[in-house]
Amino acid sequence: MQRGRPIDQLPIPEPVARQGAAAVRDYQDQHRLAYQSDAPVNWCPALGTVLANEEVIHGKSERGDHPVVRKPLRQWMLRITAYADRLEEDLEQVDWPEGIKALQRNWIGRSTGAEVDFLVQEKSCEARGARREEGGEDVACKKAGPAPLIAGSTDKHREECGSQDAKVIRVFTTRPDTLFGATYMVLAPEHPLVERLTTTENEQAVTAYREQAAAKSDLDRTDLAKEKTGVFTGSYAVNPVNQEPIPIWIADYVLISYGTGAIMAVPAHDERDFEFAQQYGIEIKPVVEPDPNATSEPATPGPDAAANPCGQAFTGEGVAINSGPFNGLPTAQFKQKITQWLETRRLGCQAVNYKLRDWLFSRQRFWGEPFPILHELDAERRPTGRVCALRVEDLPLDLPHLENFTPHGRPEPPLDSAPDEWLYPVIDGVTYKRETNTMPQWAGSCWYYLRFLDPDNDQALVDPEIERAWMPVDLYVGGAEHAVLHLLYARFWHKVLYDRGLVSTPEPFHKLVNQGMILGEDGGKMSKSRGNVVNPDAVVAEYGADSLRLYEMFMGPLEAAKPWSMDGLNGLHGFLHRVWRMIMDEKADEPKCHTALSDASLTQEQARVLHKTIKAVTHDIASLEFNTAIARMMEFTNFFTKQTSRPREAMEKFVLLLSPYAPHIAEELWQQLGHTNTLALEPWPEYDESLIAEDELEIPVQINGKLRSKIRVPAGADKTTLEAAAREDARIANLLTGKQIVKTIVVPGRLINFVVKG
RNA sequence: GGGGAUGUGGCGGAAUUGGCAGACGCGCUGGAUUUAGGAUCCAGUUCCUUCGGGAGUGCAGGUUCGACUCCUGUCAUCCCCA
Repeated sequence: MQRGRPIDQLPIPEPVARQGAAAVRDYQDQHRLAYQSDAPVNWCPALGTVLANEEVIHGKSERGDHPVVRKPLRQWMLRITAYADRLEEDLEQVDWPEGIKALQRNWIGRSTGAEVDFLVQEKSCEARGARREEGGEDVACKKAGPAPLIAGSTDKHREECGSQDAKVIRVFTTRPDTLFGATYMVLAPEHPLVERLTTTENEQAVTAYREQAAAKSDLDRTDLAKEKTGVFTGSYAVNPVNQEPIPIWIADYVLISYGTGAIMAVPAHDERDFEFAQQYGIEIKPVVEPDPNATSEPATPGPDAAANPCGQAFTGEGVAINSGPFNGLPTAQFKQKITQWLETRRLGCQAVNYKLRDWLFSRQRFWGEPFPILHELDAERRPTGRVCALRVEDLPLDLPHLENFTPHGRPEPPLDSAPDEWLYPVIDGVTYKRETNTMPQWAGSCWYYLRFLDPDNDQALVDPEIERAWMPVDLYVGGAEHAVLHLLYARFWHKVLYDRGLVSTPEPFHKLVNQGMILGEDGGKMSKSRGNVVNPDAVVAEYGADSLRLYEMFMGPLEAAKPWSMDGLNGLHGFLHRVWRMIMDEKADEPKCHTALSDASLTQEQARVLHKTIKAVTHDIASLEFNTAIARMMEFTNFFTKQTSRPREAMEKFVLLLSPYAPHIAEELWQQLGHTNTLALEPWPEYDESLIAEDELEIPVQINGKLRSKIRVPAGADKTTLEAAAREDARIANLLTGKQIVKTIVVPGRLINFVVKG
């Protein structure tokens, strides 16, 4: 299937086409990658903007930790959910830390199960049905509308079942096998059907509860809240499998933003439902018992869970009971069977649900890319509802000059006060108003890595040839805090560009490494409130950029969180001084090389040290083990500082090794060594393995695994030679006398171990 | 509650992936040099010790000639997600 195509190339299904142009436009709108929505959004008054789900942590803004409230506002959304499956599947193609992959999978939150329609008992929905008008329906419609560009059974089911009406409550469940145990239903307080389902005598309680719920954050409403609350609407639904009437409640532990905003509650097999049912005295009917034949679950012996209703919910898989004709079926089979059963009766279907929501893409800030979008106005300057994109020849669209663009805490974007000549362009005699929302900070980071390849290109995003040559990004070093923000957004955009043939790879970043956080000297996160912040500018001013850079790489493994230490920094600063003194004569008045520098060729030992260092640093830089690479260079410096003759060849190669770690001092030393060109253009030093080999080795000798002596042997000594040499060692010979040698382990080049008895 | 990560000297950390635990750096101790040292150089620095040795990589077991490394259990800390 072709994906990511322009909207006018979207195939229109025959039934939609038959309904006329308006229906076609609706259908297209439901499939657009970018669309407007009036759903409640995360409004942050302190930041004066709305935020994406990913930017809200525990009900506070990710930036600045300000309160966030739910508020209905017209906003632009990007349909990232259309890419949910591919964003999950393609994680297999990239070399990323498992933790980050897990975070993304988790955030996408794919779960498979079934959608089931519960009919509302007739007299229930007549209760207030007449009072109900069409308003508010659009939210549900958009949510329930078919996901674009993905053809799934869900869509088919939805088309067959038609849009939601007052007689049907649709739920999503991952456990359709527990349908017989559904003893009540719960709608999210915001669910559009609530008003129609509430009977007159319950109206007051429901209204009060809805107001109360609106004030709570999602976090307060879910698992952290130990006490479950809810109110009965007065209406009943019919359980499709056994025709039993079940009460319909509203409760804030059900979120409108997940699934269909309604659940069937199975208290015997879901912890939250169980708690709720206990609280309100609702029937708890077990329909699954642990498989008695299952050997894999010795930890939970059946009786307590199987015989509940008063113990706790049994959430595991098992065998069906109390489920009519399905009794005895194992959970997995039951799920399949019941889903088929529902499908043939048009009561439900297999469905996939995601935790991932579409990406709220507009912000009410000045500093953000403006949307290249125009809203058509009529003669009275009222919006006609027609929205179109800026013509390609009118791009790029720049921000206008504004005297005052600071956030004012109201939802009107600052661009609303832009000068008329910017705000109301006239094109072909028609007046438009520009979109005044701006893009979020993430927009730029979704494609900068592509633009950086070809930044001066004024004809295209990036030259295709250049793109093919460089992409994907081989190594991306960044913080884990971007796991479900930048790294998910950028992958999404990249896939859209890939689908349109604008980039050549489905994934943008091949290898990802998360550098660890530098903690304060007290071992805690650096923060102003803790007063443990180290300002790199001050460090650079006092110690220089080389020292800072070198120290950060020396502190420990790249991925690990490490506490800052001023003493440690000072140590690396000292190392750079020692490097300088190894090569330069510090006592001289004019900069001049150390008198120990010579044009002599390297001694065997010097050559061994040099080539060992080249080998180690080369290896460690490739595996990003900078700390050990620096340790090896320190050993080199310690060795050569003691040499009265320091061949220039060794010094020059060393400076090249040092240059990626301390580029400034390395460049300076390179010139002091007599070069006029930058060392950046020099080839990386190569090592000669044959020069590294020692000709004599020190081998540990153990008795019963304990180190007792060491012997010096020629490098290539074989087992027999080694064992003989070990036995000859005075100490070992002494310890072996009178003992029976049970076994002798000789690892050439490594060790000798005598296992003795007596 | 679920997921992930990490536990090694006074401190940051190293250990060729099962083979001399503590590389390298900091700090500390002693010495040299110096008018001076928060500079430089040299030596020492895991702990205990009756100076023979003994113990030791969060804790308890296990596998192995041999375990920081592998296995089982357990504790602790940190980070995500609920």
